[in-house]
Amino acid sequence: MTDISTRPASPTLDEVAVLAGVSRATVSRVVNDSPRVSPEARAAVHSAIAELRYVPNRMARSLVTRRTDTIALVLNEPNTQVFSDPFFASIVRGVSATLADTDLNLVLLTAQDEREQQKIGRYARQGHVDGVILMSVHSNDPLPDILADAGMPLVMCGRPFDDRAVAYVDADNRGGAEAATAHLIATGHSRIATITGPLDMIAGVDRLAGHRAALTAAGRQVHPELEAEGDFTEVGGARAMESLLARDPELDAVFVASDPMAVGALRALRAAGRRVPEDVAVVGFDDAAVAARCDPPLTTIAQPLTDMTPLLTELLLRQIEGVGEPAESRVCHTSLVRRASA
Amino acid sequence: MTDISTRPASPTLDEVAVLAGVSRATVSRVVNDSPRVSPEARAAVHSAIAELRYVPNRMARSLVTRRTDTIALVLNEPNTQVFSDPFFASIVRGVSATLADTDLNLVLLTAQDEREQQKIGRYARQGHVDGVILMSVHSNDPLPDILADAGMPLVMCGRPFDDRAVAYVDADNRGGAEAATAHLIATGHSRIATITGPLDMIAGVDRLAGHRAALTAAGRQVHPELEAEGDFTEVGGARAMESLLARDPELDAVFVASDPMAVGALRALRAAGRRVPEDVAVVGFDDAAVAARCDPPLTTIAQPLTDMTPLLTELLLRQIEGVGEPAESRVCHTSLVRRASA
DNA sequence: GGTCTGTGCGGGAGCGCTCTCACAGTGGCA
DNA sequence: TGCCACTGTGAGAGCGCTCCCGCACAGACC
Repeated sequence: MTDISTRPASPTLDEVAVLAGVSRATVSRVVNDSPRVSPEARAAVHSAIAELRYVPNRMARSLVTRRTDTIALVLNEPNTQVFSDPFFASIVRGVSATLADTDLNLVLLTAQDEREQQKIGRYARQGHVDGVILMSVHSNDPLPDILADAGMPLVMCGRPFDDRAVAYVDADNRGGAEAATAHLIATGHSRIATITGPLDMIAGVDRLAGHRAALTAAGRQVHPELEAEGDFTEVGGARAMESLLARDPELDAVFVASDPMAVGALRALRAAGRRVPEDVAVVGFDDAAVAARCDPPLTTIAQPLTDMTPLLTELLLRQIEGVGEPAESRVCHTSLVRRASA
Repeated sequence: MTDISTRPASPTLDEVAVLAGVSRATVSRVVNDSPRVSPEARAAVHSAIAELRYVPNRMARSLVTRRTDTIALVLNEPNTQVFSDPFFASIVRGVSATLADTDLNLVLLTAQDEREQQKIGRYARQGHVDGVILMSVHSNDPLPDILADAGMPLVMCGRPFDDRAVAYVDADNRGGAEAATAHLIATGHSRIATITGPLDMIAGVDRLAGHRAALTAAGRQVHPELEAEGDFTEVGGARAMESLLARDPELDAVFVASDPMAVGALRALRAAGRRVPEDVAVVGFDDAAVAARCDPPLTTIAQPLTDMTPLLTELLLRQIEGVGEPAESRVCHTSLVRRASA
């Protein structure tokens, strides 16, 4: 079979070496910035590279170095709505910016279902990436196990469900939620509801726990009918708010476990004729950009994303470099941002 | 230097071959589903693979096959807001679903600025991917040229600015916009404004052209003061609407070049005390999920995303397989979806 | 019995790179 | 002058895989 390919065969190290009149080893040294090369040889190699438009073949290099200089950020999310959550965009942007100055590449991988998670697991195990940052993990996801079993460097954004020894970076969800509800209590509200995140996600669970802890600490009762589960989307938040209102029309405050859901809740409250904050006070969680510009501006819990994203990459790189060191984790402080809604 | 790595060395083809009592070649045949293997040998290899938990090293394979079985979807977008546009989520989800049944992997690459585009260009040229789908191209982006020059199989989502020979899939933006404004004319509106997309993007340019064409076809004048440039975001849409209202308080209709912007425009109109559609009729573009649930439900132009995403991958795969064939392109029809806003 | 086709399998080269090692050349120092 | 470091360089092995080629053997056919 003759090769009728019209795609230009890319030049190899050898061709560069021949053109520059040096050995392959020297070209390799120049490409990898080794100091032990004479200025003349370096110049000759550089001009040969330019002339041939040489680009190193990463597959060949990776085969010997066992490194791809690529890390994966996995968005593990069946719900398309959530995919456009500003929280994700911020993390992606932050990690990407952190890596911009390095020669590391970032690839995003998305999984809608378990099958796609398996596929991503295979992709990682086949050696395409040096490490993985895992976002939006649900309780039954197989991916953390697949990756951990394969010995793949891994950092989770959000702590794992069980107390496994995996590195993670998380916001203090429990503390933040506690502060939110404590604020609602301190400002004199008596019937405080909550719209939780999905309870198969640790952020959902922890924020609910914080809310309950604040109630308990203040000597209040925890009322199950004042808790509605949302899904971190605006639509889900609106739906949960309607359901809470139906169950207890007298409620006078609500802690909503994410800003997109809070926007939905605000909409539902307006539709139900409630004024915010006069009739019902609302506190969100995230301090997303939307929080400042919704009506009324949303009191919310700020997640320290500017701390979290560099940490995420730092912990991962440390694992990739210092193989065998124990995985480290970090929890970042949250803070209450007071605006008009509560 | 002794290797103190604790990461388990992954087993190789050779080890599988030894354990199964066959040659490397036979293991390779089994792994690649070649029919010329006896059932006994196949079974032996399979059990050896299972026992060793063997995963083929893709770098080694790619080195010889010149294939990575990975394609990249590049989101080329400086504006983080736009990153959470539902349109992107739909494309990503669609392409991902199309590839789910194949053994092709999909990676998402994002570029916020030109430097990151260069980095992506390098990533692609180094041989990490077999082909690229490029989204959200702005007029000065260097990436299309970098990729095309490197002979990388490429399909653009949205036609290119110049009439270069690059494959693309696009919606009929001009026709859709024309239909939108024609609808506004037909329903008796006289002062029809438009909020355009970014005019450094072809979708922005084409939709504006369609709007103007509809006005001209109806014998109307094109008024520059009734055109405001948005950025495809909700915030940008609201801002553009305010500016239009300030310039011409009497306007009675507006064609908004994307649904997120239309949501912003709706908000601005409400804030300005205008009723929709009684005072001002609004038509959007996209038929995003949000269009059906905003208040009032949005009349909009549907993009045939379910046609477009399979086409995107199909055209790319055809380029990857049939090297040297001329690049093919497609334009998909749009349709008016009538709801309450116009 | 001899030749031929077909099937299953293994040997071995080679994909493009890195990296160890050896070697020639230079200069410093006793 | 002799010895030792040190520096720049090249030869060559080898990373894990695929794939071409050739061999052994089985069965079909003259």
